[in-house]
This record gives sequence, C-alpha cells and structure tokens, in this order.
Amino acid sequence: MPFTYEYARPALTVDCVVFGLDDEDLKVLLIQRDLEPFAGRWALPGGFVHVDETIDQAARRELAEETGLTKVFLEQLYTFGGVDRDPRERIVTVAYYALVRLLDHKVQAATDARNAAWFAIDDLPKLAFDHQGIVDAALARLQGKVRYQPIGFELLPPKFSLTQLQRMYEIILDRELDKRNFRKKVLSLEILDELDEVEQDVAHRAARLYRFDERNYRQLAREGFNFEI
Amino acid sequence: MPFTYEYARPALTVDCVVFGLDDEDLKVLLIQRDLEPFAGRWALPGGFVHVDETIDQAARRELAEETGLTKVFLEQLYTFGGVDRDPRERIVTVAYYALVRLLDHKVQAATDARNAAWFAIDDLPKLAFDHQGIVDAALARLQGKVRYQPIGFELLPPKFSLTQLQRMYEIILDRELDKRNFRKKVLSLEILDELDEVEQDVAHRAARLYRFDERNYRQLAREGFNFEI
DNA sequence: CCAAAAGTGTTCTCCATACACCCATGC
DNA sequence: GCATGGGTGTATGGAGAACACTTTTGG
Repeated sequence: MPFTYEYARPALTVDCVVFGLDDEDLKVLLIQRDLEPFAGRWALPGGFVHVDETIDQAARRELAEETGLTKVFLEQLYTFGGVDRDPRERIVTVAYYALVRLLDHKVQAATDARNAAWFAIDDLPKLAFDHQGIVDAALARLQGKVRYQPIGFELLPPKFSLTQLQRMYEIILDRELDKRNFRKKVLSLEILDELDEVEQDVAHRAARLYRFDERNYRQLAREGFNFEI
Repeated sequence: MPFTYEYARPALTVDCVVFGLDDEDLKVLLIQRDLEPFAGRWALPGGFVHVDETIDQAARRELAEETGLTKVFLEQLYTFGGVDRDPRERIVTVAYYALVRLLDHKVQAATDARNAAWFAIDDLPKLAFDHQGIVDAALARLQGKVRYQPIGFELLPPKFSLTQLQRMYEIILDRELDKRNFRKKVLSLEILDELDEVEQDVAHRAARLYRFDERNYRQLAREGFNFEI
C-alpha cells in the first residue's frame, strides 16, 4: 500500500563501519553490491530505516541481515546529509561504527549469501557512494575515543595478554608504545583481572592472560578516563 | 504535486540547541509552539529537512527563519530516532548545537514574530517532545568539548577581559577556577592578542582587553589542545 | 644453547595545583 | 580612604616519557 506525502522527503538509511582486529591490521567489513548504482563495488553494510524501529534497531537489524553479526558494540557516529550522496534520490544516512572480535566472525562473513569480506583499513578498495568519507570519520572517532574510554577492549578475545592489548593500541593509533610504560599505565587503571592462565602453544615464554574486571571496567567506561598512552 | 512511496518513511527534521552566555548563566534559546501537538509549550527551534538542501543548510535555514540568527557557530550533535518521539508520526531529528554572543541577539529574539526567549539552562520550562533530552546531550557535549577545543570563544564578544573568559569557563563547567592558574594556562596557549585597550565604565581598575589571535586560534582548533582547567 | 618474547625500575622533566598579597581606579 | 576587582610568583606533587637488561620457555 503506497503512501502519499505533500512534499518530497529525504529517505533515511543507516550504514555501519564494522571494525575488526587481527595480528597485523585494523580491518573493516565490507559488502559487495549486487545492484545498481555501484553494482560490484564494495560498500558499508546498511539499509533503509523502517517506520516502526528506532535507528539503533535499524543498524542492528541491517548488520544481522547482511553480515550475521549480533550483540556487537555499536555506537552512533555522525549523520551524513549531502544532497548528492546517492545518484538515485535524496538519501540521508545515519552512520554507526561497531567493534567486533574478528576471529569470532572471520568465517561467517565469508560464507554469507552476499559477498562480504574484511579489508585492512589502509588498503580499502574504491568504495560506493561517500562511504570512504564515512570510514575516515569512523577511524578518527575510534582513535580519539580510545584515549579516554576503554572501548577498544571490544576488539579482543575475552582472555588476552598485555602484549595483545598493547598491539591493539599500536594498531589503532598507528604508532609504537613503550612496553614498560604501557603496562604500568594499564595496570594502574585496575580494570584487568590477572588470571592463573597463560598463552598456549607459543614457541617462547608464555604470557600471562588477563580478563576485564567487568565492574571497574563499566564504571570507568561511564566516567571516562585519561589514557594518554 | 504529492509524492508516492512504496513503504512508509520516517520524516526528517533538524533541531538546534542555541547556547548564549550572560554574566550569570548559560542560556538556551527556545521558541513557543503555536500549533498542536504541545501548543503553548516551549521547544527547540527546528523543522523539516527539504529534499534540495543538506542537513547543515536545513539547520541554518530553520535557525534564521525562527530566530533571525545567521553566521553562528553550528555543529552537529546527535541524531535522535526514537519511535514515539512525535505523537503524530514517525520523525527522526538531527540535532545541532550553536554558540552565539547573547548580547548581540537578545533583542532580536524577543521581538521576533514568533515568541522566542532565552532561558537559563538549569531553569528551563517543561519542553515539548524529547527536547529536554536533546538539551542535556548538548550540554554534555559542550562541557566535554570545551576542554580540548577552543570553541567556547564563540560565546564572547570580540574583545574581552581574562576575567570574562574565566567566568565563561566557570559557567559552562559549573565549578570555580583558580585565577592565577587560569591566566597562566590560557596565556601559554598563545591564542590571545593583548590589546592596548581596557574596559570602560567600571567602578574599579579597568581590565585589559584581549582578542583571539585568528591564525593560532584556527590552528589550535584543528589540532585540538589540552585545556585541563 | 639459541631464539623469541615476557617481564621488570629508576630518573628526569613538565605541568597541574595550591595558595595570598599589592595595585589601580572610581566614588 | 575605601571598596572593588585586576594583576602577579613560587613551591610541591604526580604523571608521562625515556631507557636496557634478565628471565622463561620451546625447539
């Protein structure tokens, strides 16, 4: 049943920049478009906002439909409202960014009905629409936010070593950090539980594993903190 | 000429939280609604986004139409997409916040055709829709941003004393600051031009006036800075 | 025993903080 | 001369930054 309006309205979509992390790179999950415009080009997962769902719900629904991801860390980024973003019609998009544990989701994305794949953030293919600009904004937000909110932890497995944690920060911030100062700082925050476990199957001394102290972690996530690493 | 769509679409509006500053308070500019729903209630200036304008342009247009304000500092805040925000139909709104020199605009708002007025931020009337939540978000953003970006300067007249500047930070952050430390810090940033002028018509020693050093100011606004006052 | 990464302390510098008095001006 | 705000310096403590060697383990 078609709807009629007095004036033309912009259409409203959501788009998600999904970040993942492996040993070497910060990666972004992209979907290959099968329809015009930009058929064959890679693009951010996303789609139209329905009238009976919030925009947050729309972002989660599209993420689940197009990539199979659920229960991820998801936060609104910025709303892009340029007049010529889409060649078909006027479309305003609310961009979100998500952080996921890449290893948990590597296979799933690749075997999805639609063509989905992870790309290193500094080696992306040419993207559809203005999606490169959205990715740039999301990266800037992530780099800024990681300094005063412990959100980056969403990118790691539940148990991790301090070296892994440091590596994550180095990859996101794109610079090297001093090992001793990093450990001193992160341990002083008291958001890590030291476990009685170590890495397995490594060809050198095994590193101790840590887990987030959920209580202090949530507390600190609310208050913000000064993580000037 | 009415337009027809296959599926119902959310409508899209913009709303603006306009901050101003006087000697005592941080204030917000509100418009009294003359139509239902919420007729008679105070609300944020705003309105529908047209298909042929960007959302930034829509925000500036609505601000000009409803309050007469032009050329103000304006920045996107957040997009509010709750399903029941508006009792008539589904409306998603992109919220902006603006900073203006209150003294320049005091009269204009009051004499506008529609009923507009400034209210102290901690003494607002009951607002229409979810606008109180939008104001809360805007205040939180302003308080956070003022610490690492010199945006607050948009609230002051072109020439101002260090005491005025300190007063502005105290009002925004809602706490007292040490005079000597404040001056030391702000002068060390080298974004102020010391003028050969002083306040006029005060019943005590007249304070020296300063102006922003546009070059360094723009530079620092881009880079961000650490204003941990 | 060798390769590889884990783990560990100290020094220095800088910046935020705390704090109190004299000065200039108008009335 | 007094009331009002303008303007100034110093001492202390804490945190970030720089920096190198020993330990553990597997192969």
